[in-house]
Amino acid sequence: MLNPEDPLSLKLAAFVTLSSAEHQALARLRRRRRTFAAKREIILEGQRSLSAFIVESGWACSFKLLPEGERQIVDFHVPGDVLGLRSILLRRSDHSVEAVTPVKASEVLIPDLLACFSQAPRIATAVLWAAARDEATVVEHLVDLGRRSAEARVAHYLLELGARLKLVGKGDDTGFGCPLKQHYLADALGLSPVHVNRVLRRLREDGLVTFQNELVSFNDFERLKDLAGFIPDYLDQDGPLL
Amino acid sequence: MLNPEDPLSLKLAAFVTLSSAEHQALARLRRRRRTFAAKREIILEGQRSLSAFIVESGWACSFKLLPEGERQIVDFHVPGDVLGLRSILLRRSDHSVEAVTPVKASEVLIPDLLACFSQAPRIATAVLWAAARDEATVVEHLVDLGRRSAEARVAHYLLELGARLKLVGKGDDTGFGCPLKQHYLADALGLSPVHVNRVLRRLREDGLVTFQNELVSFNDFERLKDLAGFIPDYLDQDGPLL
DNA sequence: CGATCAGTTGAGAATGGTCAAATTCGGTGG
DNA sequence: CCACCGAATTTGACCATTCTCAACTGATCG
Repeated sequence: MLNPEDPLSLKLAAFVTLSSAEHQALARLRRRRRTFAAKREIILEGQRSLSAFIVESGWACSFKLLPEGERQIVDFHVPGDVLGLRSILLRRSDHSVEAVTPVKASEVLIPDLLACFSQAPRIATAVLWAAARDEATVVEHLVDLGRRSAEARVAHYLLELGARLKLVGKGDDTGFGCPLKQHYLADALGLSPVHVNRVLRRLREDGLVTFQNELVSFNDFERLKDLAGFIPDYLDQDGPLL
Repeated sequence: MLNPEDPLSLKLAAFVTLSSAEHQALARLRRRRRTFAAKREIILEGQRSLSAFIVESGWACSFKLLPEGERQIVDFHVPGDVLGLRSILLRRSDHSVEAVTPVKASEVLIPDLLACFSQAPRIATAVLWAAARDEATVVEHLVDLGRRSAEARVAHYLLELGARLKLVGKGDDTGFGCPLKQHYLADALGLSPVHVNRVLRRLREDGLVTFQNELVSFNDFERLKDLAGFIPDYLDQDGPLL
């Protein structure tokens, strides 16, 4: 039942063991496929939101723009992530989302999503659980920006991306595929692209991690975790809860 | 039915018009009163969470500690806020919460909370709405840390606190009561206490805002908003939705 | 073979941090 | 009432991290 063509089921399986009826309910949400070219907007800040999106393939990022044009990336989104949940309740999106790479996503009309949740409450719970974990990663990101030096910040962020991807089978302790350019990292970490470049060079020269050719390689996982103060409790998950 | 003794109902009233049965359901959640002295921990990071808390009076803050002892405050919590919702799903709290001033709070056992939600689904929706708004403020806070200068950061944060308190009737465009010490602001804004002090002095000398005697006074609201790039869309709420 | 975009490197400037020393202020005990 | 204590705030001097600007390299793609 589980296959990499259905990354959302794959992710939720960490939380609930889905019945075949539940698998079918999820499958019904995935009928309206859309594709977005790299750099295309998927959700616009301020937009009245009528649908959510399930990322099927590719990476996206959510961000806010400041009046003077700087941007702050709030999070990156990978296959299995659900976009636009918060704006269902707030009625309009408080941030924008754009495709980093070409993205395939399922567009889910809000009424269809709510119908799915009421027919299959365990799916609702599992999706809320995923949203809670996403929120925990945003909080950790906040700590990155507020209290970590540029080096620890970069190191911590790469470790966290790695840990998140590991959970969906797209990476391990040696590294992960990563389509991000340095300027995306800069916008996520509140640093200038130039400084990100210098920090990456230092981390590379110290034999800790390399960020090259769309590939992040952890060369000394332990020392890197140490430098970053990485304690991934907030991502831990001991297996299905329901 | 609405009275300042029940700040949660007051807040949720912005989202739903509560029936008297719903008021009673909420009242049943508020029977187990607890008090916390200033600086006492209310929730401990890593703690297996068995209950949530509704803040009845006083201010609290949620934060994370780094290995070297620095701390990053994630958010301040005022009467009407619900603490510990996320850890219901994650099973253990990913952050600590401590009382800033003496706090009175209602402890709500998770099963009681879930029972309330299933008996009164509109309350569940309204609480989720409040949680979504809290999350939006954390995101805005992330932007503060990532992309705003110290001055804009302090200005923006004070404006945001003011806007949040205005929504629950505890402030207006001229200012608000604020029990925070400068070092709390520093831990929230990722700045050193010394620098917070200097920035507050500059803002005061420029006639923009004063932060003294537990009182924040906006002396030039328009110019302050301009300096901060403050656009409070994410907090706007046009009246009851349900 | 330009053109463009990502990545690199250097030099100098700026923002914000650290350390240390007052000063103020609200209690508290005498 | 007054002296004293500790916590919070304020200020100065100096330092470090990170930014900005600018130039240059290298790859990719029509």
